Amino acid sequence: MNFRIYDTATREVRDFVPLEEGKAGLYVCGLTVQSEPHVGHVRSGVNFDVLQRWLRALGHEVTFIRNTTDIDDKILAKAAEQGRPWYNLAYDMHRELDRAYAALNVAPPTYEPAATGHVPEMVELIETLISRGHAYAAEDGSGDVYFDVRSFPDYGQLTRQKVEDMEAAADADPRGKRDPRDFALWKGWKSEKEPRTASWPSPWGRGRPGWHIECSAMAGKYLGDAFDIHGGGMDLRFPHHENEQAQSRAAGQGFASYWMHNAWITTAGEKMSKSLGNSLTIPAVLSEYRGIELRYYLVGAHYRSHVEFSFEALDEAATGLRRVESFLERAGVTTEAGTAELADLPADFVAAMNEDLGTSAALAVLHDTVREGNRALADDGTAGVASESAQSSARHVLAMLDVLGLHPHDPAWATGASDVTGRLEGAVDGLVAALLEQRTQARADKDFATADAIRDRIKAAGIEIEDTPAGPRWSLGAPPADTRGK
RNA sequence: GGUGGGUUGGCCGAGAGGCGAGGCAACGGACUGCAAAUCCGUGUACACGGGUUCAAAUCCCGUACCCACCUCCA
Repeated sequence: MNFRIYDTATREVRDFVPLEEGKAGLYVCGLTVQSEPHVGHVRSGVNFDVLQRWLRALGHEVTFIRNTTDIDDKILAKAAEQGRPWYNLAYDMHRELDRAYAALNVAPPTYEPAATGHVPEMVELIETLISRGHAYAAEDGSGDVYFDVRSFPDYGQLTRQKVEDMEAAADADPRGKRDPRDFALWKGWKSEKEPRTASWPSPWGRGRPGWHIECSAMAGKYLGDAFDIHGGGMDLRFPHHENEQAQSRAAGQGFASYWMHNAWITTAGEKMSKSLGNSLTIPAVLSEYRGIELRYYLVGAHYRSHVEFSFEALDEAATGLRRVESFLERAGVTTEAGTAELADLPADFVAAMNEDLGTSAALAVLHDTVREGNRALADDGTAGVASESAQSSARHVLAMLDVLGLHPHDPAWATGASDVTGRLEGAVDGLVAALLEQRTQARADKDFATADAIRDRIKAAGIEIEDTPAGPRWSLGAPPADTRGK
């Protein structure tokens, strides 16, 4: 069975056929680094990370390019507001984003080009567009260069819109434009309003690139004239992706074969916006939840479905994940992250993933396998040793988790955890062990009042106790509900 | 005005003509000193009104409500 993906351009699920057998070229629009990343931003990162991992699992050699936009109007405006250099803000937020990705086990791409590092490539592309009659320098002396929408008959093809129905682009003073829908490829430097550091030399004078041209230039540079998949968030379809495609194709390139767009995370029914409250920034959420829990929550919904974010739902997801983790612990099996192979995965799981990354259905297979394993474990009696059947289930579970970037022993989850965390765990383990010894003695003496009092005290400290055939086990309980997300 | 998406059980969340995805919660049973964990069992959900069909959550027509994009956006 083939891997099939929903292509936004054709609005249908199609077999994935790479341009070159065994290879996959993937370009994803990353973020404009202008503020702390929130849950919505990171959803895109996680979704395309799953895509990338799945392509690899299927045996493709993946070249994954994800850009960052480190110069634009908002960055300049925010930096000015905060009284610091724009490049400092961008760099700072970029590091914040890297931390967020790392905390969610989003693997780094093959390369992460930044717009400011590719100005010559953009200038080259703009020159090509001008020479082919698809772009022109504004005649008002502003130093702007525009893409000539009317010169490219396919404009609007990606989002099925007619040029006549579109509203005018507001990205520059319309006086220099031939058509109000023309969009900026290059923005002349406004010396009185913008810092000189935010301008680069060009044949049209100092200036900076328009928003869309960077992706055309960088995708072309790193993936070639034609490549397989282009991804990004739903809101980028228009104008960003429409314009990218227009630029690249007008320049004679084939560009992307497939377009994939991830849906939104909303809060209180509204799109999460950078201007909204910041309780949902990644650092804030990770102060209450483990990265693996947030990732599991995000993977649980199909990438094209809207998700209404709530801490209640995140709690549920965390509980569900703990069920899986608890099974693995009791089965006593572990594997190394990143070693899963297609052969280790249940056929139903593979089928689910092959159908446009059906992660929800894939998790259903995961849970079915966990139940099988638990059943085997329950049948294993009191010997305390997991049977071959239970171990086999555990290996399947680990392989599935691995492919989804949810392997519990992936060193990535240790990101941010210092040595102190490990030492603290050891210390807690020692203290709890001492208390548990007392409790075990009390139980042996049939002094259940004392035994239960000890258990209650441990529980009050946020630690759950389970009695197993092999003796008591402790684990950290869920965070108290009344403190979350504040 | 143009383009696209959505409404599924107490909750989250898949599915897209025919055996009730899965999770969380709840209830009953097993296990346990009691719990916890685990296992077994318990649900006749698909916004509304029509229609097509042997069969509709799924297709068609209509209605209501919600959301996104239309040049800042993951």
